[in-house]
Amino acid sequence: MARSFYVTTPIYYPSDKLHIGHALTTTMADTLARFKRMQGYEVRFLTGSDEHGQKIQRKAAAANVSPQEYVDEIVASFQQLWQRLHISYDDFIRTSEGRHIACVQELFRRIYAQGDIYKSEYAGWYCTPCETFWPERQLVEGACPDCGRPVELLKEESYFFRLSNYADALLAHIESHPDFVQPVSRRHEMINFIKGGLEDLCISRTSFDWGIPVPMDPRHVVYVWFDALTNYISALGWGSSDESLFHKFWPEAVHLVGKDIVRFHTVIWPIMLMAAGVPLPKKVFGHGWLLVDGGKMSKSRGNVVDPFVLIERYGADSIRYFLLRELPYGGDGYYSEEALRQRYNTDLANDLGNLVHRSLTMIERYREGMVPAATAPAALENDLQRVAAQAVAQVEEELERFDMGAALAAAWRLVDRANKYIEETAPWNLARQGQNERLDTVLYHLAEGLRILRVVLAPFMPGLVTRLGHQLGLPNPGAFPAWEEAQTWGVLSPGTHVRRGEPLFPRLTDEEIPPEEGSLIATGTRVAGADLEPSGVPADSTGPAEGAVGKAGRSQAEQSPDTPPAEISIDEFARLDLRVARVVAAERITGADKLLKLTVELGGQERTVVAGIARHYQPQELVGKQVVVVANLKPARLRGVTSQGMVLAAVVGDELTLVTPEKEIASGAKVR
RNA sequence: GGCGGUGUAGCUCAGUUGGUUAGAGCACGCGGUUCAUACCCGCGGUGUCGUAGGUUCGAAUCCUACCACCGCUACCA
Repeated sequence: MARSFYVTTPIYYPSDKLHIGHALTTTMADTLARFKRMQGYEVRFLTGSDEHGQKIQRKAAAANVSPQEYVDEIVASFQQLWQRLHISYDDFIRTSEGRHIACVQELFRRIYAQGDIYKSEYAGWYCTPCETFWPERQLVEGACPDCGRPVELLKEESYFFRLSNYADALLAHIESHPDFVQPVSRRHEMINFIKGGLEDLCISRTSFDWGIPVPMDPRHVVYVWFDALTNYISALGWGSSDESLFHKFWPEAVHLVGKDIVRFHTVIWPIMLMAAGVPLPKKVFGHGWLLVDGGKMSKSRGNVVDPFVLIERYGADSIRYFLLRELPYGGDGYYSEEALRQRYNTDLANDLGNLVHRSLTMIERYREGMVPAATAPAALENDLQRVAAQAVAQVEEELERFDMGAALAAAWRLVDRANKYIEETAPWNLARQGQNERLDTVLYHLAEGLRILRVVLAPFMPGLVTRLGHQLGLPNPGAFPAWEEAQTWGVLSPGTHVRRGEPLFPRLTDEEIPPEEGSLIATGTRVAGADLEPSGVPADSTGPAEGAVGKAGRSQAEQSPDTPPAEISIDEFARLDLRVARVVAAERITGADKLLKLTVELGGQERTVVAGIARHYQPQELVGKQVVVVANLKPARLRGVTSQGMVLAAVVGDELTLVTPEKEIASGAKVR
């Protein structure tokens, strides 16, 4: 009877593209899922999308499509990303699906029936023009964070969930189950939080309707977490006519989440389950973030890294390796393309790739590609076997505690040992001296070591399974191996015909370093399926100004301070149509904290230009100012607004100032 | 403010219940080797273990104070 294992990622919100931070959680989950499958577990791996909410409704309205159409398009891009990353999910739950809606309503009904949901009033700060409630801590100087206008304290009828009833039970559970919240630092925070007392949670809204109707009161839609968290059991058919998946996989569940949403998973979710009489999941694991430039990856910082570009550039296995290797257990990791390339070259190209290549080359050269039989194993061979067995055992151990980085480091001990083994045995000397038995033995041990590496690395880099399988001439190269195949030495049959092929990870040279901003997700572009907008985004400081100019300038300065950007000719410069324009109107753009929509007058005609300067200029102070715009820039949509050009600004770090003519001049004047 | 954490080689980090000359990887330097993707193997640190005190025969490891940085302190997914 196979043991079961259920692993989940958060369901992602389809209002924006995914970045590599999202890919991190999902890759971790995939690695665990594959590992458990290899061990013979019956595995269910769930990911999905959280599709409701006011934000989506707004964006859809701005794009003039229905919310469902809007999310369909973005969700398709999620799925495409997961496919490119070799994510082997068994199910993809969408909260707009009927099965989920029915489940949430059933759960709501049950908890309501037994008295833990009650109707009351939610008081919140409301921005009338934006039709949005804001939590107090999100207010910017007491005003709406979107539009800057004043907010008022309003009351709205809402359903509330009695978290307070379960605080003691939850605390007892967390304290008696040390594994429930991991790593321990998060566990302490949660214990502390609960001890501070729990307030009841507002779980419905009437101010928008893109959501799941409350069963007994359809004017309300179920709000946020109650809807989203339920995905973990709705996807198993809980409360439906077929609960077989639920019975098979629950509660052997592991929820992988980023550290920012640990609380929702360790407070709200368990209490929902308790209230419904459902057992709690085994574990919630909160991993750290992948930081960029020392800070969180975020759209407004303009440092969001696009996983599609990276996969295209380096391959899925390489990206997976980097993500899993770079994150310290429980802590944050640092992303930079330079770090990625470094990892790639040292670990993948030099150590692993080269090991494979040199080993197979020798088998081809000395034995016509046939793996010989090991007839004379000696001390060195025993040591290689011992290290292999140890590495396998340790990878397993680290994987069990979700330390992917340590697991990979353990696997690399075998890589290192094998490289050293070649040095120690010097097969080229054995060949020269005609020590054929010895040479046979060494070559067999090398091939066998590679065979084991293929198995051990399979959960992390699934693409390697087939590629290495081919090169090793395995009878069924694409078949995913069982974990136990790594635990036995001597499985590879002598006589197997290897095919050296191309290096698995070609070394990257410095000349090919791509511009870093090419991997950034263009900020402010409307998220539209998988087709990427060109990365240059007009008039958004987080795009060209901070993103391209600032970034490229900075990284070049670091590498070679004396190298300016490549020379251009006067003709190339002439392709820019730079003009003086006068700002005639300016307003904030709803839902964008850095963008202003400017109307400028340019030689008699008016245009709309979106500029990422809201942090630096108030709309009213811009009116009447003369600015310089790129007049022939291809239009782009930013937050639903079509921008016909971009405004030039000088940028250093967080400082920004508009470029403006030194004296008044007729608007439309050419800048050259 | 409250609670918790971190501060160890240029960089990223390990350092078990306090015990001889404080470690790994990367980067850097030298040597070796040639099967290999200018790769691999070996050798190389003078690190105030944040600062100042204290406990102890003995502390990076325990205690106190201070400094710096970080996390949590609820209804944005």
